[in-house]
Amino acid sequence: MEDVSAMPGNDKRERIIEAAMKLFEEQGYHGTKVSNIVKEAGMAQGTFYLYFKSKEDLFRSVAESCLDEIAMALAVNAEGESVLSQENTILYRTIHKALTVYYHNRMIVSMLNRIGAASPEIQDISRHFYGKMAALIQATFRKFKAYPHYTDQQLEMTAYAKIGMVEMVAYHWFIEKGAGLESIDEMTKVLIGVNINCLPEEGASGQ
Amino acid sequence: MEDVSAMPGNDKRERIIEAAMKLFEEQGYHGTKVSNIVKEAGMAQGTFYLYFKSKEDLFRSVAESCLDEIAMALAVNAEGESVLSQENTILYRTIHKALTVYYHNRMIVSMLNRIGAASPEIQDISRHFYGKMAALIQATFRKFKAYPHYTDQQLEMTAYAKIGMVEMVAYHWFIEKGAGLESIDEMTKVLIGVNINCLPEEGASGQ
Amino acid sequence: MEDVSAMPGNDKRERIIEAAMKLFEEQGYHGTKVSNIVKEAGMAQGTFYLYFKSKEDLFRSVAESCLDEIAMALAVNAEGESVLSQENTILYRTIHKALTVYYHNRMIVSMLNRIGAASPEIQDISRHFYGKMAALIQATFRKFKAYPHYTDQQLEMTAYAKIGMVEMVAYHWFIEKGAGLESIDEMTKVLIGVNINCLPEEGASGQ
Amino acid sequence: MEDVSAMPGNDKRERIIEAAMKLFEEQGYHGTKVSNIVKEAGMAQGTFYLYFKSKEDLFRSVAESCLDEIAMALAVNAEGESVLSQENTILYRTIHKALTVYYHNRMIVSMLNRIGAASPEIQDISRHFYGKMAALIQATFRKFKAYPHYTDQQLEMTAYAKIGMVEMVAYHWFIEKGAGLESIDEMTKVLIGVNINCLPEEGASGQ
DNA sequence: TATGAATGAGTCTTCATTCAT
DNA sequence: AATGAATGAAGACTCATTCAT
Repeated sequence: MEDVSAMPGNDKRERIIEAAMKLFEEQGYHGTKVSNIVKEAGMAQGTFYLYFKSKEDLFRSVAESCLDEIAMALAVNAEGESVLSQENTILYRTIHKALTVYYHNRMIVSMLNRIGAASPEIQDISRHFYGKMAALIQATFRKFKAYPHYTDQQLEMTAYAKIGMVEMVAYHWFIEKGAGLESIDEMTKVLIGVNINCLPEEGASGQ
Repeated sequence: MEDVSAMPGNDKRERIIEAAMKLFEEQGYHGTKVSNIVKEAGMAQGTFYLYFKSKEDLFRSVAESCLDEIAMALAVNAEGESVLSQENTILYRTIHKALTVYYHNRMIVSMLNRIGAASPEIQDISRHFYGKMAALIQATFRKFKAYPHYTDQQLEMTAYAKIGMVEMVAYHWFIEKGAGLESIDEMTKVLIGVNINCLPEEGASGQ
Repeated sequence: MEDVSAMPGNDKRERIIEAAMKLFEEQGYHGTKVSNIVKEAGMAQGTFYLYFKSKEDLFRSVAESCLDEIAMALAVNAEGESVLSQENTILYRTIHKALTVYYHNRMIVSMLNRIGAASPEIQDISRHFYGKMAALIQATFRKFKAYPHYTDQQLEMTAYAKIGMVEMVAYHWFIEKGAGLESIDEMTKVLIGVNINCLPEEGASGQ
Repeated sequence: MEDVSAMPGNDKRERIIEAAMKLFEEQGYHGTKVSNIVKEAGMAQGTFYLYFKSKEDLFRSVAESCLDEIAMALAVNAEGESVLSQENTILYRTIHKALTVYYHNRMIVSMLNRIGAASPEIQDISRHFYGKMAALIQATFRKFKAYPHYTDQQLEMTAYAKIGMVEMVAYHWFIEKGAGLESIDEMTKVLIGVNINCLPEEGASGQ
């Protein structure tokens, strides 16, 4: 009878999600009341429960689908060409992609870190996400034979280190400073150079 | 500042803080009820409010003093000898120290990131802490002329990247895997090598 | 009063009643939600309100018609032949009939007692039903000159006692133990003998 | 410091129970809101939960203790002298005692029948109570060799019949008509005679 | 007539905080 | 200083009922 975008329900569901993401980000998981979400979304309290079983269900459903998207986006990237025309190419591409994805999903990722993880009810989402990401990164390392002499544990640590690095910078620039996509190139370069460019003048260049 | 041990009620104050740190870590900020804290501390509910204005006040006071300690510990380290007997020495020492401090304060740091930060009421503590840490790290960089050609912004990004790197690894090993101090050496080495050792076998120059 | 089967929507009305009786019995009045009733009946929520003003209206209408039927069934019995071919005949017949009717209406009677009566909104139905039944029984007593020297109040008490006796046994056997029609003969005999057969062996005169 | 009746807490607990019994009786279990109970008891909503885990907990605790008392009271009676100076003596005593107990506990028993049993959450209390009572009565029958030739099932039926008889009469006189203890003698006599005195004039006496 | 999405008043329960003792 | 009973505001969730289509 009508086009899809006007389908009853789907529209409301979207509006709830949008409102929730906004409020979760601003006020945290516990700070956001269902009553605020529905007010923001312009509907009655009861309507919320037509689309979500509970407040936690809303969070889980938003977070999970979003994080899956992120993991997929990065996974696709890892499939890219394997020839290293130049040292650091994979690293560059991966970090760049990660930052871009983070940017586009900055709300949920920030939420996950700062809000989701805070609530024991929801911790499993965070744990699962990081596990998946770390595994993905390790796989990429192995595929391209990066860190050739590392043990599994060292590789795992490295993976988590990368995630932490990217996430912290992304959070502070995208969320707290409100930077946009235009900063990504510079961020990527810096993140690649983090441990490389650290030597004082005289011993500079490539380490 | 005062003879703490002689103050009659300070014992209680300490007991509250201890109980709170234990419970905050286990159950999160919102999951921890004042009633649980006082039960754990072995005193009456009303007693809590003789020592703290509110639950938030307790958290702030615990977090702030704790984070100041951390910052101080790291600052002292940065003051250490300036001669680089070997490339990466400052980096090594700093990261090692940071991990040690993190380990000893893993409760509060973890809380701050994963619990505290989730609550807008408390976000300023987190923001302030990271700002302080980043500034400290940047100062160290400048002092030792690391990253010589970097702009201020690049230096700041690098500082945040280091924090994120260390924190993420520390969280996953100390908190989630329950690792102890014995892991710190290995963690430090890996964290230093994050961007350096990544090259595939044939081109492995920098290790 | 009307040609029910030809009324287009009456089918739906019947389906609602059937579904409601099933669910009321299983889950009680408050435990049964309108949403469950319509799901069970296979129609939309709104349809319910085309046939019944409210949930209470549904219950009243179901209960009243059902109880009237019961009262009528028993009344007809009371009109039966007046010759007592044998002592206890009327009593036997009445109780037997009552149990049979109870069995066929066990859902609604049980509901009325144990579910309906719990809700003040519905108490009047119960009160009215018991009043009617008691009056009927008293009339029968008088007709057959049973309890010849009793005052009106004693007769009334006796009537209620009979009702309670029959109902309690019927409830426990038909509803809780799931007994069927085959138990009715035995139940009737026992109910007749309740106060008669109680004497110990040696003094057993009246059996 | 003070006499028991003024002990903090116990007083409040009592007040809650009193208020609850009054309201449960008037408005049913579902009709009675916790907010009404505390208003009636003159305290804040939160106070309720210092004394009872939930509304259901309140009902269970009131009902269980009350029903235990009843069962005990009747059990004690069953222990009485075993010599039957006269036919029907035990029966008379038992019914008389049952009615007295019922009268003193008329609120809770009525509640159990009309309210408690209506809520599936609470049905087990009712079932357990009736089971206990029936067992008790059967034991008494056996002890005094009443109904000598009955099978177990017939004895069980008889027990339930007695309960139903007593309860129904008690409910209608004590609760609905507001009769008092003065009616108990008459009620007892009638209840004993229910199946005995039914014969028409000419074939009367004790059969 | 039929639908089922939408409503919103109403319920139980929690918990940080207060206060009389 | 210490207690712990009392408070009451606030929140998540339910469900009978309505109404636009």
